[in-house]
Amino acid sequence: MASEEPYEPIGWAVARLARQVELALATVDVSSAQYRMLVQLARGAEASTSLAEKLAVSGPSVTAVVEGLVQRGAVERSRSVEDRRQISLALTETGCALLASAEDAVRGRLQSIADELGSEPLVTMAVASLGVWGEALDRARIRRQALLRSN
Amino acid sequence: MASEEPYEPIGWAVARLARQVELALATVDVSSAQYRMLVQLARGAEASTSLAEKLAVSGPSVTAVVEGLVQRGAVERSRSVEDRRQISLALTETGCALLASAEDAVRGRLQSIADELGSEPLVTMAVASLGVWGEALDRARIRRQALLRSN
DNA sequence: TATTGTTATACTCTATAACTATA
DNA sequence: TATAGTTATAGAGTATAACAATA
Repeated sequence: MASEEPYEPIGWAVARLARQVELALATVDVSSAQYRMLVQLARGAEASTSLAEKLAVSGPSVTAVVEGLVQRGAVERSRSVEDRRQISLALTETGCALLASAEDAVRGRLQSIADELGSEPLVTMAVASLGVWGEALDRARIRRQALLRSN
Repeated sequence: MASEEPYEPIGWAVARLARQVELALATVDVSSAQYRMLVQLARGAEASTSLAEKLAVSGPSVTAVVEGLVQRGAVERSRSVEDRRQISLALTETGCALLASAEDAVRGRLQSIADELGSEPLVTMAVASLGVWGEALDRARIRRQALLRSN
């Protein structure tokens, strides 16, 4: 499929796709880091440490990204009553709406790129493959987490 | 495929994959932006404006990223003789070696994530789909460029 | 005048190290 | 002591606006 290409690195498509996602998100004034945080929080409220592990970033990074979202009214902080060190982070209604518009922007951009493939089955396969990669990422994270705990 | 998932945004996998690529690249001290630049330059020397268009970033971003690579000896600048405003940017041997090690790191990480899928045909499909997306990105960029020129 | 590339400047994301509060 | 989260600080990528050199 890529036999006539001079160079076909496996990460090339990922790196460029990520840039396109970044550009799409910029149209609704959301960064990639904010987008990842919004999606994760949409799956349920969580504490900072847990988010850092799931998003594969440092604790201070979580603080910085969350702070921006809190100031926009997209995320709410609330101290846990059992363990007063923990702070639960949750999406607000504003945050849900922001995520929805971000998702629209990303979906539109990725779909229009995929549509360039012309062949409808190929387009469907390409879009579906992202779901497959998502599944692989979930499993890889779970395995990583298990390894950490066994050490 | 994702029917039991509470939320399955299309850009979610791209955003997380990009973070994994970023982490893989960090092991060889290369940033995502540097990686994109190295791959593009591996396909042939180019001028700054052309790179900015192909990588979908601003002119000053190209300058900044190239500057880091020049200081590492990975890229060489040379003024064009015909049009003395233009500066040709080319990969050095050091740059080729750096790209090769970056590519190894990314390939290893993505392969180990894909391997979590278990089923060999599924793994092969997932990896191949990245090539398909690469093709779609190429076509989308060409169309975008054509639109700009017709305006 | 238009184009090529850089400089000036500012903002965000990222990390590590050090700190506070709580357990 | 150990853990959760933040603050302090620094480095990189990104952008826009303004500039220099060349066409």
